[in-house]
Amino acid sequence: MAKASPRSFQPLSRDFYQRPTLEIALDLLGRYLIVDEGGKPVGGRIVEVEAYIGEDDPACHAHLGRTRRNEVMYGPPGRAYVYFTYGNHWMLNVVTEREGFPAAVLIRALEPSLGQETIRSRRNVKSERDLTNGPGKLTAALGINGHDNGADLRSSRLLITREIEAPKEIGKSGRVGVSAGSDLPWRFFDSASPCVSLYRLGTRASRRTPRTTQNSPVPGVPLKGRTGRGRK
DNA sequence: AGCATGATTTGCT
DNA sequence: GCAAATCATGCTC
Repeated sequence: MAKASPRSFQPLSRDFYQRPTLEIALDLLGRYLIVDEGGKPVGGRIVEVEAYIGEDDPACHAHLGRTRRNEVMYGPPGRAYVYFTYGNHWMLNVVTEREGFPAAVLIRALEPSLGQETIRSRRNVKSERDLTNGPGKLTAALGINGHDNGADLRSSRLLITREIEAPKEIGKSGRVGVSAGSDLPWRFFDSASPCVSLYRLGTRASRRTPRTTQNSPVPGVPLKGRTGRGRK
């Protein structure tokens, strides 16, 4: 995965994105998310994603219908849905399914493989794994923000490659930060990657040695309450 | 290692 | 106002 120019990377076809969201989520693991920064590729291998599917999904931004904020999700597949949250974080999603049906895959973590000097200059952390192991971290590292909202992943500075280094084992769990007590297991990650996000995984998952073997890193622990600022 | 907090947008109540 | 698909920091044990 050492290529000189972003031009040498092939974008995924439009048909790739016009499929069931869960299928796409799994198929995105191991591919490379790349930002073309004036001819230089900055990005990395996708190792963690979450699916948000339709107005019936209570955790999906579209669950209460179309608004100015979420309208990109209602548009054609293969575009970036980028939104701002928690006061200072941008989240990158890939729009899926047919036009008119709001669904997307949130990119939650990368292995920072390209343009690491640029990434490091934007991230004030020491260890490599902390550079892009969270949805807000990776947008900061890659310089992705609201200007990229609606960008076509086939004809803008943003790209996801056909090239894939598929994970050997895919872990599944409930989605992070989704407050419903019984959330759908729509978070997927490369079990062997050290760069999977560890945010709020409770007391059992150590930040130094992420759970790399089996499925859910949070077995039986409801992902409830306590999102955002700690209340009380 | 665990918990609280500040950053301060968007959209619903 | 409040909660949300969050993160870095700082305090406490």
